[in-house]
Amino acid sequence: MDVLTIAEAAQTTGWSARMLRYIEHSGLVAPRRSEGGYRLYGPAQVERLRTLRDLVTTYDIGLAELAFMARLRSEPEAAAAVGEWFATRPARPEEPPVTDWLRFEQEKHERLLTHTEK
Amino acid sequence: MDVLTIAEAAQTTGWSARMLRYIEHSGLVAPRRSEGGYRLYGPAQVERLRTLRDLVTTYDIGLAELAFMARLRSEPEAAAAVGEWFATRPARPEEPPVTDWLRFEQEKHERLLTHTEK
DNA sequence: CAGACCTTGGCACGGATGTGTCAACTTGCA
DNA sequence: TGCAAGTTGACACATCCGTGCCAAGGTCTG
Repeated sequence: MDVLTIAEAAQTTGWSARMLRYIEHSGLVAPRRSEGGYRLYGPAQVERLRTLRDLVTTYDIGLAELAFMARLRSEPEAAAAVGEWFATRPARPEEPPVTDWLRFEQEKHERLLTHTEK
Repeated sequence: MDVLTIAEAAQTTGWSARMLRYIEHSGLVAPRRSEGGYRLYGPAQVERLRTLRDLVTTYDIGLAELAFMARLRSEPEAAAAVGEWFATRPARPEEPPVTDWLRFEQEKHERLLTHTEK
């Protein structure tokens, strides 16, 4: 029974069934379907829905923004263009040399890596 | 005379003055100000506005989405969380190998982030 | 100093987001 | 076979996004 129906998935993830459908609609988490068309959420999707909830609530990020990120992931060209735009800083003379574009959490990783082992 | 007033900047960038204010409001391109409070757009800002226009029109990206990207750039923690979410794949077997798009995250590192503390 | 231009603030408006709810119908299971 | 539970589709609504436009009042410059 690790295949949940929409109501069950809603229950354990904190979303409403309505939102689960909406989330699927926006392409963020899509469940499998039964023969008859019922949505079947597996453990992976459930986990994904939970983390999505955390992400959205703790950082106050909209589903639309995440959908946009997803889009960038599937459109490298657009992603590159965006990255370029941000990398090209306002041309302030004495600014540090454009730290290789969108690697946001880099510093964090470096810090982590200095004392963590995989 | 490479310091333009808002109407002039609007003229050469293709935006309307109204939108220039809006763009500033959303934190994407902010001009200097004169003593009296007039917006003064330098060549850098103008260029930025032009490329912004290209970006927005050719890829049909909203200013809000770009503002979101900007936010991620200034909030590494949120960026890391988002990156992690996307890096953690839906565990669907038949998905294409996520073309290492923007190197938002590296699969090797995400595991670390999952359970490490600052 | 006058008139052109700018500033902020607000009203308006169509379209998108995020959510709920109801209706009409189809599936799944005891 | 019946009824609980799922499905899609649509209506509703508050709030944002992207824009335009207008008003009341400062700023700039010939």
